[in-house]
Parts: sequence; C-alpha cells; structure tokens
Amino acid sequence: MTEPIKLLLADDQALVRGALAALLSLEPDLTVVAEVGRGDEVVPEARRTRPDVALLDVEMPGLDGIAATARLRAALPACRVLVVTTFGRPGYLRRAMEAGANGFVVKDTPARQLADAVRRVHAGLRVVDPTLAAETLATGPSPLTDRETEVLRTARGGGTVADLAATLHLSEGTVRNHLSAAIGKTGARNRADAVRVAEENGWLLGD
Amino acid sequence: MTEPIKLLLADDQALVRGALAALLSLEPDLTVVAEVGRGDEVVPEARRTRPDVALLDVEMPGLDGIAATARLRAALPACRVLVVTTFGRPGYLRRAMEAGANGFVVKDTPARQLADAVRRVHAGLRVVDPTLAAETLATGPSPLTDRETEVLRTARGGGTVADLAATLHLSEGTVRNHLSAAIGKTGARNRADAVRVAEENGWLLGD
DNA sequence: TTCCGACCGTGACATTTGTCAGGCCGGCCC
DNA sequence: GGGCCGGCCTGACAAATGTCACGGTCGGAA
Repeated sequence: MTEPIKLLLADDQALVRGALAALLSLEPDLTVVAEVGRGDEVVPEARRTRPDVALLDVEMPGLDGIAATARLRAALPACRVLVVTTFGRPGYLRRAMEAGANGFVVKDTPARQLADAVRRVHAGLRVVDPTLAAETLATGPSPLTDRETEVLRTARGGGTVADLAATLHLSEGTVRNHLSAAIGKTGARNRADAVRVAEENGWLLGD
Repeated sequence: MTEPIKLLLADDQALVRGALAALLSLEPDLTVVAEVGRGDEVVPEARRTRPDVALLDVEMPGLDGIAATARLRAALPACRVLVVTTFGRPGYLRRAMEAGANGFVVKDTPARQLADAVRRVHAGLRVVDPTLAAETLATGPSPLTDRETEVLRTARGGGTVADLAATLHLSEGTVRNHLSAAIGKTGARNRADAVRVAEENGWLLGD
C-alpha cells in the first residue's frame, strides 16, 4: 500500500476539529498531521508539516478561510485545498474557487462522503456540491463596486454615517450615496439589510 | 464492566454530527444510539432509543435546542441533557439551565474534555464552563419587557416601522417607543444593533 | 479627437427613525 | 380609599437616513 494522505485541519471550534480528526483517522489511507484554530496559522503549520490536503473552514479568526486558501496555494502549490464550511452560500463557493480551492463541501453533507471528497481532491479532481454550483451560477458575481463594498464593510460595525465618513475620509453625502447604491443593488430596504444580504452572498469577504 | 452510557446526538450539520459520533465512539464506555438533525425529532427519537444522555446543539431547524431541552426533560426525566453550542453567549447558558439542562459546553473546548463532560452529566453532576458562568451572572436576565421582546423579534425580519405596526396591530408611535426603550436597555444606537445585542444575549430565544 | 459609459464625490431634499412628555390602566402597599 | 409604580399606548418633535440630480475624472470605442 502507498503512503497515507497527510491532512491539515483548520477550524476555530476545537471540538469540531477534534471530531473531524477522529472521523478521518478511521480511514486507513488518511492521517491527520496538523490541526490549527486560526486562519493565519495555516501557512506556517503547512510549511512545517507538508500536508497533501488542507481542510479549511471559512469562518475563522485571524484570517478567513478564503484568504487562507489563496496564501496557502501561493506558498505551497503542491498542497490541495478543500474548503469545508457551515454555510452553503453561493458567493462563498465562487470566492473559494477564485482563491484556488480544489473542493468545496458544506458541513451538512453526510459524514462518510467527506473521506471520498478528500481522496478525490488529492487525486487532482474538483469536488463541488452540484446544487450549490447551480445556485452560484444563478447568483452571479458581486454587483458592488469597490467603494461600495468598502463602505458596506465599514458599515458592518454599526456606526452612524458621520463615523463612516470620518474613518473613510469622505463626505457624509458620499457615504450616503454609496450606501444608497448598495441598498438598491442588493434589493434591500435598509442599510442593515444591505449588509446582511451582501454578507450572505460573500460579497464582503477577502481583504 | 457496567453497561456503556447510551447517547443521543442532535446537530443540524451532518458532518459535525458524524464526527462527534466518531469521536465519542472511541471511548469504550460510551455508545451512540441515535442521531438527529432537527430539534423536533429529539423527543420522538429519544422515546424510541431511550438514551442516558442527550447532546443538543442550540442552533437547529424545527425547534431550537433550548426548547428541545425543556420538552425532553418533561418527556423523559431520566435522560440527562448536555447542551453543546457554537456560541458562548451568556444568555444561552441561562436559558439552557432554566430549561433543565444538566450541562453546557462550548464547541471551542478541547475535544477530549467532551467525554468527561458526558460522564459527569451522566453521574448527576452539573457541567458548566466557569468563565461563561461568571459572565452569565454579570450579564443578568433579560431587561426587556414582553412587548419589547415581541417587537424586537418582529423587527428581526427587517421591515419598516409601518410593517411592524401592521403585523402587531399597534400604532407606529407605539412601535417606535418600544424600539426606543429596547435600544436604551441594550445600550445600542440603532434598531439593528439592538436586535444584534438581544440575539447575542439569548433574549430573543424561545417561543 | 470626440463621444460615451462607469465610477467617484457632493449637496439639497423628502422620508424614516429615535426621543420625549404625557395619558391610561391594573396591581400593590400604606 | 389614596398614593405609587410599572407597563402599555400615543402623538409631536428633532435627528438620522435614503434619494436624487448634478459635476468631475478616467479609459475605451467610434
């Protein structure tokens, strides 16, 4: 038999991380060589342990899974990336693929399929939930312009327009205008709604 | 050796559920007899399989983990409940304890402690994260009056004041006033902030 | 070159939202 | 009973938010 596939697990919830390790270790051809709980620990740990496949969660402190994917692919091109996330949001899949992920799995899939996904990714195939893929194509890329996403991202903190204007070095009118445009494009009625919609679609992820 | 402890797992994410099952099955004195993915399946499944301890997630479709805890304790008093949640929000702990839970564990705790928690709960002890317990006492119970929580809960959907007034059969002024009170009590600046704070503290859970 | 479109920035204006003072009702204590 | 307190309801007012029309800049197409 050949060497087992070496895995790196990244998830901020220690319990889930350990449980996944237990689950995957049941497979004789898989072995977990590293576990991290923060996005910014992925690349250093991968450099040290040289895994074949990295399983990354999207929601992580330090650095989100999408950004971690990009950096890991840049630093160690030989290491495949399988993104494992809680939320099956269309934009997440798109961003993950753009960042160089080799697979995308929702945490709601049956447990036994995970090992298969790992093997396929390791073999060079792409693994994507078909339903989610269709949804992604239907949703399309972010309609928001750079400034608009920036303003929305800042508005996430929940301050007044004056605050946003101050932190962004803009006039209040400008901020209002960008927000209005974002509200229109997201089909929301509130600034809060717009933030929610944009977040659910993954339009606020990244840098 | 005595009979192993029989467990029921409830979590909406199939992958996590399976992984937890794998993790706990490694312990010789534990055995998983049932798995469900919805809150409203907990009691029927427990009636069928008669577990000794039930591990319930808070975030679940159908019925949240708090409500499921209450119904399970009422239906099968012999079955202990250990609530396992993603978010260490003080209000969650309070509500879980009020609902009759025997233990409360955050998913961020080390994996190996989970089996211990199960054993302690089974032995009749209470298991609570000390940090979280202190935080809970500091936060205190919900300061919101009935009407205020109702209005906030409705406002969660994100409509205009007129909408809220229509669905609640109230004057717009009244709705504004309740919202204002809620904003004041939560220390927020926006209606959206108030909703967020109240949700994080678990003041909007339940019926 | 000119034209055109997309994006950014800005101020005036209408709408929505949040605050306040006050009236009403039921329970509780003196 | 009378006084008091807390919750609920309401309308008037001030502050914030969202919309609109406009001007400026840059880059590509005609």
